[in-house]
Amino acid sequence: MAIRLPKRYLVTSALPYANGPLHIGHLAGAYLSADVFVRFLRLMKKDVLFVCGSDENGAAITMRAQKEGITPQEIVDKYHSLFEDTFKRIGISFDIYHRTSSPLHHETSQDFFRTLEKKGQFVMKESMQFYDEKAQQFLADRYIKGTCPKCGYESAYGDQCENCGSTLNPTDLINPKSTLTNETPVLKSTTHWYLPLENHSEWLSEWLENGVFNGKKVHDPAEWKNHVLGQCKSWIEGGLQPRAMTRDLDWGVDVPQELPGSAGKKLYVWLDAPIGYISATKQLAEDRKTDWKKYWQDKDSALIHFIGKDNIVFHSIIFPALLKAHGDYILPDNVPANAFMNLEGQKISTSRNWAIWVHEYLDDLPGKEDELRYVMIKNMPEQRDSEFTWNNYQDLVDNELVGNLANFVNRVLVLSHKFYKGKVPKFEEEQDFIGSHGPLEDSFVEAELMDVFDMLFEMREKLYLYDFRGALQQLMNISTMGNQILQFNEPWKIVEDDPHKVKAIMNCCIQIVAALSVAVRPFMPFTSDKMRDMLNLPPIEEKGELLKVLDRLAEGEFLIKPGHQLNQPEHLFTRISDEVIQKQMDKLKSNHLETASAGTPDTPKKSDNNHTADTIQFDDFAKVSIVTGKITDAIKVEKADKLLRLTVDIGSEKRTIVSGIALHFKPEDLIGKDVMVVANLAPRKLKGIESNGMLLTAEDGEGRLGLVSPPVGWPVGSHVG
RNA sequence: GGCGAGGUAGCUCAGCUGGUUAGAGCGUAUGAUUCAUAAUCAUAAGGUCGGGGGUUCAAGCCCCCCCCUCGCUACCA
Repeated sequence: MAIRLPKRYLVTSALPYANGPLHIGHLAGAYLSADVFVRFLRLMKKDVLFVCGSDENGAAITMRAQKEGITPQEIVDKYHSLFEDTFKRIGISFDIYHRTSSPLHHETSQDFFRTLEKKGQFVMKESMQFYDEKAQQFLADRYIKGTCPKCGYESAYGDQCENCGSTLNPTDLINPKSTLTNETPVLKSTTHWYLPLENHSEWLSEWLENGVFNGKKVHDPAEWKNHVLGQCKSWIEGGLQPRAMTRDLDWGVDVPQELPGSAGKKLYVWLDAPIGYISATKQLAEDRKTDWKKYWQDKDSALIHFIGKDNIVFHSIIFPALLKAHGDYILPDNVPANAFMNLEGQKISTSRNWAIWVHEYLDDLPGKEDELRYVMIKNMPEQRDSEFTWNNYQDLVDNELVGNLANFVNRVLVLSHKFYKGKVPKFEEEQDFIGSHGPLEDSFVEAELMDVFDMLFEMREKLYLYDFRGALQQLMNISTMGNQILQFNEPWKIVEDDPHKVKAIMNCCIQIVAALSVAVRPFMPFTSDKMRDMLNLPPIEEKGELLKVLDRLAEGEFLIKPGHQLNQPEHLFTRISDEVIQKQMDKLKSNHLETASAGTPDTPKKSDNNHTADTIQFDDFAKVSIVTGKITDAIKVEKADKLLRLTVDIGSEKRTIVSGIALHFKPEDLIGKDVMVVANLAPRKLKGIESNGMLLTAEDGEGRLGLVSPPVGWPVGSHVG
């Protein structure tokens, strides 16, 4: 595949939300991939900026602050410094790590908003939102709690039920309450700025599918990942909707105050957050006295967003639409979204505390940054969800890092010290030995180094195409090749009889180690430093060193000159003991259990006040007519997963009842079953079928459903009281 | 139910616009080796490419139907 090489790059990683620590899923999704890519570009002497920052606005932060009894600012300060520190420790090499609470960011996003407003890119729309009269403010989705209409969980949020995971609208909640005052909120009309996305769908699909924007080819869709394009197409074909770009919030970036109607309104997080990339770049340019605009507004720049798959549409549809609406900006060249990384067979979950927290890993396993990086990259969810297990971590470290890479480096250095007191040997050019292709034909140092060149070139190609796993494999192949040369020639056996040959072999291997010290850099920067130190070479500064290595190899020049003095070797990696693995697995499980038993909504308990409702009077109960009945027919409702159409004999008549129990019962098993029916429930149409009544069921703590039945043999039509 | 992404060796995954005996890493078995952190190297075993139809001289790759997994989405008074 032809690789396009833009003049300069602006690389972004998704802004982490300042509401909880970073786990390995974050790393695998958006940070390590970007870091590998950026370090690689620097090694190729590319002009590249790598920006990121904390996303510090939104209702979830205010709520957390309230819960912990501190200010939102304290919350974001806490996580911002934790993020910054964690990223630094694991070696994510941002050029700047900024934050969206900064004044510069507020200005930048307000300017952006003003421009769109001036250009008439918004439409104003009125809608009904919940309003807390006591607190005198509109309530963000998260500020409303109520009973989930789907599972009955009583503390569901207005946007999502944490018990059953369903996505909700605040108006779906039964018995909604404001979390500010515990009052019942009222619906009140409010006006917001909307981006009419539907007007953008035409050019968006042209741009996404063909890479053509304003009649010009701006990117190659073949380089985009399948699942990214797929999700975008699905969205566009489903019809884009106007999207509110402002919210009624109290923690965030103000809508420019000079605009009428702006009081109390904040910018929508998905407007504000991607602009965080811009403000971070501005800050960086200010610090370095350079020009931020050439990275954002020059056609020769490539904008690349590394994100997780949950952010795809925001970065490939909404943000591009905003950039286009503004008019001065370039569009992303690629959005290499990763899928999710599972952990020991389960989804990583912050609320269920099923996660490996990066800062805790760094505390528990100090000095093993590159081990984690290696395993994460090796299992990176590039095309589909992947899996992290501690046993796999142990295997990979022991077999690949210790066995292959560290071992090769170690044996080369040990032998060099044994044979030559650590001085790189001089050799005769025409001296042959067995090359890595096997003993069938003679090889020479130059030929072997050409092979190294080829492998590095291949690695380079894979990195340009975001194939990080493939590139890592290629790197390890070089180490394997080194081991082969040693194994085939057995220099330790022939050093007495054939010193000339051994000099050629050892020189070759030392050159390979030198090449590795550079090539390993994007993936394992700490290891690169260690290797450079052992080789007694200056550390890699990521200023075109890989390009230089490629040039030298192509020209047949040495990476380390004969006569150079090497330092004493140390082990690059050590094996991971079973105890360490066991300890981590225990920790994972006990954290999870603690969280579960601490009463988080993950596991609703049977005996708690979970199922208590407000007290009612007898008269209220008397209004309900419950009768016994028998199911005479049960058919699955077409085009509905959960609905069954039941015919129930209640003595006086046969009723049609539509019930959402298809996931729990097979229709044929239900026929003939005795049940209890609410007979006087108002009729309701479901999927076009009128349902007259409701079946009584009981649900246990694991979500299983059972029919409530009268005593065996009881006649149908009996009144239940 | 709709849409999207997947289902390829025990495990984790590659397989470009269809083209010779389907690949890699790890694991397993056997052998070689001992410079090296019991590391390394070689060889081998192991696949009905989810299932069934079809198009084609030729299909893992294209078309149709079905099954399974993941994500989004609709219905659960």
